[in-house]
Amino acid sequence: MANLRAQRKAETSARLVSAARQCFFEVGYAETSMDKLCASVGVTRGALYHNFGGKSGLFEAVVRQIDHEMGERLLAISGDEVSLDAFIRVCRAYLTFALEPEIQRIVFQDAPSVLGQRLREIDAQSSLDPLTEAIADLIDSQVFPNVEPNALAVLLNGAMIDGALWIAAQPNKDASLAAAANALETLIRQLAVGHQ
Amino acid sequence: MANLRAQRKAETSARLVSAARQCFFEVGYAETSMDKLCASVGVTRGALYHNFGGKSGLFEAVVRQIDHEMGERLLAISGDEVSLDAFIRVCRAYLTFALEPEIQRIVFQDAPSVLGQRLREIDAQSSLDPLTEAIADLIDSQVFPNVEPNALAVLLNGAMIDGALWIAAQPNKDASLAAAANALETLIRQLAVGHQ
DNA sequence: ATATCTCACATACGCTTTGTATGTCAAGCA
DNA sequence: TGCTTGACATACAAAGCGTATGTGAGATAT
Repeated sequence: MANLRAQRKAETSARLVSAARQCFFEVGYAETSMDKLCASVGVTRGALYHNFGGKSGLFEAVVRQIDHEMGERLLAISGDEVSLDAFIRVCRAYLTFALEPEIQRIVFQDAPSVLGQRLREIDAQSSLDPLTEAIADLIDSQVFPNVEPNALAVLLNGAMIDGALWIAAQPNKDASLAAAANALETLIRQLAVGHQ
Repeated sequence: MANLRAQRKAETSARLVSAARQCFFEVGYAETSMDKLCASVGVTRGALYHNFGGKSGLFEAVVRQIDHEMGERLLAISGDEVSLDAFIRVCRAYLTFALEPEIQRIVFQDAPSVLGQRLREIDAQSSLDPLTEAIADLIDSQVFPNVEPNALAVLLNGAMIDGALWIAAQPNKDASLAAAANALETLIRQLAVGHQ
């Protein structure tokens, strides 16, 4: 069946999300005008409210898209290996992803304010759950001491996010990245000491 | 000298900051109307723009006030002792402070979006600098391995902030706090292993 | 003491943005 | 082919922010 209507709808939705993603990144959530954004896509605000319910709904769609992409990228790197080295590889990759300006601006800077607690549910699947699972595996394998995997995952997640934001604010980003990555790796490797 | 004018100005500024702090906490930055806020204080928006330059200026003043208070509280706890136990006490206290709803909403949820990179400079003095100094002392004392103190401070700072936000979102907050505090303490104590 | 000046704040205005309520026309269905 | 539905467009109303300008009490100078 053709179902042209659903196809059209998906297209306009995708175009709105695409344009919004660019604007939210370049000028931020507050400074993005829905009127101008819709005009640039070739629709009116009626399409926006019909498809996403409002400005925050469109923003949430953008965040979900970015989170989904990051989840895929992390999944491609992690693989099935359960080892300290693999875990550190994933963390280092996550730190690198978090350095990307688009992710920083949209997901780390604006999303907490716009989406509130819902953000936690949204990016749980993409980043926090895989991290928790990897930690739980390492605890089971006696590599890590026996702590609550969820709690440790949250702590490491926050450390990497804030680390990435810090790096981005430093003048010498290469040196800062090296320092942060080194500190992070030390933090994680030390966790595994005394638990052979 | 009397200088009534300066005194009046300081009073209206303080009253604006006080009222704003309550509103920003209760309904958030975006939903706070400067018109209604100024009316509740008994002034017009003219006073706001004269004293703070705008909505974001008033918000920044509120953040500075909260940050300053938190810095004082942390300073009272830290003392001059350089030891792993003292460091853990401070971190635990920071985690507890970060659990307070007012701090979460204003400083952690809304401030990054409203103030952007400036937030980092603002709360550097209150929380990050003391943390960095404590870490540097512990590295000098061979308690911690030799990593960049700034980087490690940022990582731990982010871990504690995100940990506090996570706890606040959990149904069983007591258990979550215990789990996060335990994981954090393990993370820090393990750092000191093998560096007698 | 008085004239002048300054500054803390009020008033008034215009622009922008958001949300909603209603209209419309093509696509799907009977 | 007539009716219904849904994906938008149009029109409207309200609120908020920022700025430009006015004003009167307090500070200053002579």
